[in-house]
Amino acid sequence: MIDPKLLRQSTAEVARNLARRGHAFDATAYLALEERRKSLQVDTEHLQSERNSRSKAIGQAKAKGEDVAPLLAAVADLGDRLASRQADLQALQSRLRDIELNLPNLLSDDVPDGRDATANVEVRRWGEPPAFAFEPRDHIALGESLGLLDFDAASKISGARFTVLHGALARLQRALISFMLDTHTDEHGYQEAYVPYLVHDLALEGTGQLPKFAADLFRTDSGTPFYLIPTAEVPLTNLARDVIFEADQLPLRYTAHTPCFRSEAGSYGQDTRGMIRQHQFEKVELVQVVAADASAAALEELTSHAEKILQRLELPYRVVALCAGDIGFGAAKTYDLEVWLPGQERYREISSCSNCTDFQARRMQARRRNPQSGKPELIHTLNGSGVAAGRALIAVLENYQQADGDVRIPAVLQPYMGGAKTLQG
RNA sequence: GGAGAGGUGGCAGAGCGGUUCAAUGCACCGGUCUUGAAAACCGGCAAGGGUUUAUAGCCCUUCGAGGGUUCGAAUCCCUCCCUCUCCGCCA
Repeated sequence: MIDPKLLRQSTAEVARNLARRGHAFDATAYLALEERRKSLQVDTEHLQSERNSRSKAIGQAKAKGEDVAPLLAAVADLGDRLASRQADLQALQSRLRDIELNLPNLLSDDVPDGRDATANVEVRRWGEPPAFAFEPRDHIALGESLGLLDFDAASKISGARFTVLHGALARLQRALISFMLDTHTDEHGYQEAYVPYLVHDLALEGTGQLPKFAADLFRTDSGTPFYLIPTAEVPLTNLARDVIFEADQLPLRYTAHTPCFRSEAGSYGQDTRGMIRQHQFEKVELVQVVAADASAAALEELTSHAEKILQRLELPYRVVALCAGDIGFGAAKTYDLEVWLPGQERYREISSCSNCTDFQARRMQARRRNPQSGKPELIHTLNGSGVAAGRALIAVLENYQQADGDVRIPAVLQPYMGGAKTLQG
């Protein structure tokens, strides 16, 4: 959520920032509502104050044994007047909040202009796409010919956009996850967490998936509905909900492996083949909770932590700064990591690292105590995949394939694979 | 799933319709005293929102959540949530 004070005081500026994303914000309509809210709220609180003081006087008069009938008469219509004002105010406030909850975060000044992914800016590359002496195959052909990847079985059980992994390939995914978690906890200072995969709507509102993106989520139809997490960012970031941290408790760094569930509504026809875009996939997530003035540096650092995984796996990748039109709802600035996929002969997203500034913190009242003023102030939250395990699995298959159809196992994963050097072992 | 108990400020804990615009204690912060510390004493000590140049004042809201009764609700009524104990079931 954007600071409502900023929204009403610097409306034009905010609108200009949002316009960079292609988001049209009707500043005039908003300000009109806001003006009514102001007078209505001042009015309502006035009446509340009057009711309080009159009720108090009645109490005091009663204690002295005086006749309170005239006092009661004087206050007779106050309740009704107050109730109607309060109802109007509440309706207006919920309209304003609805608008505010549907506004994306303000973009950081250094986000490049552009309407879509084609305008994203490559920041750097690492590694060289491997040169094959044969025609490289994609992960589908590789996995199926090895007998380790089974889309038919998955569709029998659950339909499209699911995968069954067998044997060494299932283990390879587990190896990737363990390797990532170990690296982040042992070397990057993250604390591993195990978190719920089913969450309340409040948690999703806190990170920004709700109310706007309900269609992307799976919801249970149990009594009080749960949502399946679309990313571990949701439970991890919500660890800071309603907390006032002491300055020395920050930064907080959490990592977790979880499955992620996405309805992929609206992506029909995209990546329907293979395991690029699934309803269920595994991911290792990184989340940081930091003081406001530390978030810009933290984004660079968090991104480097995700990069480190690809470097250790010796997978060629590039870092891309997302442009204004391609950046996510809650992010002020985002770097995507794109890994080279020989089967597609292109770089594909494998990690997305974002600085959400105070956007999520405001929604979930995540604060720290300012050591100078002693006052609570909003913290900043960051998240990034470190990295998506399913896509890392694809990248390993395609980049490590050999002429005979076998797949070598990256050196850092071999200890997790019982020492095996190839997928066939 | 069954039965019971309970949810009050950082913690403990009182209050059960107006004298509590939440007592008291602990913790914490400042001060006095002291060579220093402790003790003792004095003072301070929630969050959100509104108004405002203001993190100054003033006002509103918040005693698990939501609704209701009332001039007035932490206190009465209804619904829900959560925690704990015992029983049952279960990885």
